Amino acid sequence: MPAPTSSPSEPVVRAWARLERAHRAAQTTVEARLKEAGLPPLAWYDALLELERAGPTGLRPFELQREMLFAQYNLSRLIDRLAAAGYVARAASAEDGRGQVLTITREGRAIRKRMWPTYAAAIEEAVGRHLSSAEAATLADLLGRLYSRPAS
Amino acid sequence: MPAPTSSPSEPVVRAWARLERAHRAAQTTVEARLKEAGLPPLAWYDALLELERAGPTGLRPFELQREMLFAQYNLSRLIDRLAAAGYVARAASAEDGRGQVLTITREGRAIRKRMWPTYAAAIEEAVGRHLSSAEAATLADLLGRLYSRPAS
DNA sequence: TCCATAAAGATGCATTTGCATCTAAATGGG
DNA sequence: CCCATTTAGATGCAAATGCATCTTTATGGA
Repeated sequence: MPAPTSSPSEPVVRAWARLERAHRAAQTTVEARLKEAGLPPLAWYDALLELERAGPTGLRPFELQREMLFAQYNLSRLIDRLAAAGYVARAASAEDGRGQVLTITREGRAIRKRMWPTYAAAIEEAVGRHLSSAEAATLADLLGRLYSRPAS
Repeated sequence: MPAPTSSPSEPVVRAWARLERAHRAAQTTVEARLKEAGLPPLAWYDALLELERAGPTGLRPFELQREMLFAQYNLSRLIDRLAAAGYVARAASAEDGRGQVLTITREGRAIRKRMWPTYAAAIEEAVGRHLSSAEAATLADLLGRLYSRPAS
């Protein structure tokens, strides 16, 4: 009988270790390029993009939270900052007296658009440069598996 | 002639977006499991593992920094905490008057070992469960490309 | 040898994150 | 209808991170 194999296989442990390192490296590059260009941080872009995609209906904070996998209290404060900057508008929800609806403002759309060239170049530098398109597609596929529900 | 294609290909952008999400999801799981078990955070494990691998020679802070891809000031303070907890010993470097040599203590080895079962289970939950060994190996390979020097 | 420059670490201060908890509104039995 | 429970979101306080800068020692010419 086989020895009680340690739960994660060796390739799994390696994948996790490299996920940490690769993410840190890429994130550092992207944040640095944005800052060099005098632009807001990455999280702002991500939030604004989700809100822009959501269209005029907007999103509830808890929906945005799920999209971004952000902690509730962190999202709450991220929205504070975005609203203070005038990039996001908060309105009371019509159907839920506890809640709000977030929409992106014209300025929000503008800044997101203005961030893109720098952000795009940083993505290319941090990721694209190292992989073919096919490899990137494979990587995206495998990473997507990590946060969608397990086959269960 | 082709339109001036935006620098990162669509699969590259997707890969980056998923790298963010997948990492956040996995990291959240791992940190939560460690905390539930009353164990130190992930970064402590990583640092202790590197120091343990380095053996009795130890590591210079800047070497550890490169291994972990940690910012200098963050590493400096991580070491403070590890030293305060008695898990790492700092000694003046013999060859470099500016520097130190870090070694893991007996207690450091013990806590790292004690963290492993919980950490391993969390890795399995966050990563292993979603992928076959072959897929994990492919993922590890692709991620590794992101932080080793580009083909140049 | 001297000096300008670079490298190793540390640190004060501002911002962000994490944690626990709180308020207010919704929901679902009984 | 009432009350216990859940859900949406905010917030005070502690810890960690980011930034700029500082000190000290090494290094490499002229």
